[in-house]
Amino acid sequence: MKQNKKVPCVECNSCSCYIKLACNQEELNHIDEKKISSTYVKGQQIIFEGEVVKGLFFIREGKVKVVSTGLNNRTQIVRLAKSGGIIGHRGYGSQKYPVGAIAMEKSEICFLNNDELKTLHTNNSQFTYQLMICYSEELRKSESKIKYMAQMNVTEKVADSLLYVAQYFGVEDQKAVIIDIDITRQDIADLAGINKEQLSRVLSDFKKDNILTVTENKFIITDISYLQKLKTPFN
Amino acid sequence: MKQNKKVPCVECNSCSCYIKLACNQEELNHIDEKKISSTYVKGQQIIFEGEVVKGLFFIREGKVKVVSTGLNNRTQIVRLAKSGGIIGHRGYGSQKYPVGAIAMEKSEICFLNNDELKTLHTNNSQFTYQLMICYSEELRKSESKIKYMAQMNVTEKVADSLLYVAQYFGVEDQKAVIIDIDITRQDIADLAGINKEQLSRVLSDFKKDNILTVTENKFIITDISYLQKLKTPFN
DNA sequence: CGTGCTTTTGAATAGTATCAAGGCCGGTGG
DNA sequence: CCACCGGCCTTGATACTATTCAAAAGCACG
Repeated sequence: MKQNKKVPCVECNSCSCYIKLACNQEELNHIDEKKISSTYVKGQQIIFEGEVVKGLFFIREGKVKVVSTGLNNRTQIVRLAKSGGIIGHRGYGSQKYPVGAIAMEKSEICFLNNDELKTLHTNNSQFTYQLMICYSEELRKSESKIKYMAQMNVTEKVADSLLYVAQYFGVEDQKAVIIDIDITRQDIADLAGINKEQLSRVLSDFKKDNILTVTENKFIITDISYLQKLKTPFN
Repeated sequence: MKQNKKVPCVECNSCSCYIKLACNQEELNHIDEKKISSTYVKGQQIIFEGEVVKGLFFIREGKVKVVSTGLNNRTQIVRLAKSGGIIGHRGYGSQKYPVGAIAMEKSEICFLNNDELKTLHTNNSQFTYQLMICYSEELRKSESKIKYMAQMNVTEKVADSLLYVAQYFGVEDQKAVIIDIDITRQDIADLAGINKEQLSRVLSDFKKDNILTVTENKFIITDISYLQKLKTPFN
């Protein structure tokens, strides 16, 4: 991790940052003094699973995967995050971070320590409220995923995961969606909760049926509606 | 739902209620005026999936299952809750309740509407903070479950689910744990994310191995440590 | 003592994971 | 420049696990 020159919050172009949304000028100035900004390279660990909770990380720019190690040291990708997102908030009310976070490409991350956050929570109810709503949304997504994990077959899981990745890192290009990140099959498999061989088989099927193409190791989804239908066959 | 005589918050013996933990006397008095208390019988629906979010439910006394309907109308039990717990908070920041809630036995539930909650959130940062921490914990549990759902086999899922039920509704009796609720096999299967036949098979195995006994339709876990080992074979 | 319910068990089938081999591709060094 | 190496990806065969369907057993209730 390389500590770099801070970008003041006002100049930061992340419009979905909870700090920027909830804080006034005075608070922002104070945060600018206290925050630590760092640059992480691709593949670098931002948070280590089991590490002591020291504060909250804000993604100013970049792409991050949140991972969790399970049985037989199998990795599960819990979620993805990008600019404007926060990581490390799962640690709230706990001593240790339950999940790790890894940069998927060069990322700039701002950090606020527990004391600063506590001050914010006491003085700025809007900030806490925003964060709470954020949790609520993540909880909904997470529980929805539990349900689908238990009920979907492998093909549906892959469809779901591709759509998920597209939602975070996808760029629309006419009717297609280009997944704008260097992601391995293992990553997608870890997100879907299946193994890489199965993933490969399903991807081959999708390629055969012209649902997606892979050029220069970038996925391009050409038939989104097909995947969406797979995901929710009964709604 | 039968609206019944209100128990004032001060007289309520739920010591883990977020309202009681965060509010002062004046606020409690106000809440006593505004809250609606109702009694639900066993099997009665407290929240309907997809219903418009009107507020938050506090379990004063009772046992509740939170359910979600998925593919092929299969039911997934998202979590269990008991006295002191809250339900309906998944609706925060959303128009409709993403999950339903059903009383598993006679339950007394207090309800606060959105307007009252909003007032609390603005005036009482402690309340919002407590609620946020609650979300954080649920999110951790939820994500942990995603991981295990993807990685555990049927036997491990059953062990995990039995332990989960025991954690909420279990009463220790010497070395054994009695699961103090009338719960169907289908419910446990829906919690584990498997089908009832599989559950039955695993339960038979457990009975054979003296891990648990069933008397008068009540489960008694006689060898907790065995289930715990199954759940986390590598820690 | 049926009747309708849940639970249990069995057998056939479908689905998934694992193991193994080979292909593809970029990087390295002769 | 090209052969070789190691990484990731793909594919096939096989073993294993889970689901489904069907039937019988157990149980509460009138």
